[in-house]
Amino acid sequence: MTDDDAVFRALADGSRRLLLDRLRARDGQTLGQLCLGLDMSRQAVAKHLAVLEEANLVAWQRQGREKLHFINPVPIHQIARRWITQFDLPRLDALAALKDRLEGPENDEQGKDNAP
Amino acid sequence: MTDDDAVFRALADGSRRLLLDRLRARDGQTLGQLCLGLDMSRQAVAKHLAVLEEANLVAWQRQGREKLHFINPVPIHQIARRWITQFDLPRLDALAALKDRLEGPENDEQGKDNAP
DNA sequence: TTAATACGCAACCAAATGGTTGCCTGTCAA
DNA sequence: TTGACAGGCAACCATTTGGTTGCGTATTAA
Repeated sequence: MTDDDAVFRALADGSRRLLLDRLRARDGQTLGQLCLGLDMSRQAVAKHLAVLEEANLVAWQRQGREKLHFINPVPIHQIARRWITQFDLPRLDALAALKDRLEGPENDEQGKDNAP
Repeated sequence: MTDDDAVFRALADGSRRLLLDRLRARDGQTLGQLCLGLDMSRQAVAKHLAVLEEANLVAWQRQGREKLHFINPVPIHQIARRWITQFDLPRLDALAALKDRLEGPENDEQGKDNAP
């Protein structure tokens, strides 16, 4: 329905997030390359890529008989922005601290649960 | 599998995102209240809430015969942070600009598609 | 030209998902 | 105490999802 919906759905699957990770590590890979360590059939990977394409998270380009896949960070960017602004507006300044930490030496953790 | 997985899955459904929106608008609502305008059976909403609870996105508290639901922003926070840092590290400074815009008057849009 | 490579298409399958209905339990108020 | 109200549980159903296999097509290399 929403345009985000496709993105959320695409991100809902671990295999697809893994594919995004791999593309982030090295952009412009072919289907075959993306299949390599994955314990999944080529067609399964192709289907996942189709979902990612439909969500506009991955774009591709023909090169001869190869299909090179490229990651598109914009939708994630938008969603992250939206959900940060909608959910965490009061804590947005925490991101400044995050930025500081990232530019600094090490990352530390912070609290997790607060179930009543 | 991952701890994020439950969160991503939970966020994948529009109805559940809507429930989170409603809780964000007013925290501590009962099942019945959350059902009100939703064109879904009470049990369907209860199931969605169960998914959100399992992802630790919603916590609840008994009060007599009522069950008050509370939103927990931490998991989204964590995911947003992770995905921003993993995907957008080079653009992290854009968040500073975002913060400026949010503290300023109006929000403008930016580019969408870039399929080849 | 032939064969190997890289991918697409379609059918099929099991399991998960989102939803329903029916009925049961606990709590509050008359 | 007796309803009415808020919610829980379980069975059931249709569709979607994630995956497979089999076969077909285009491109490259021998």
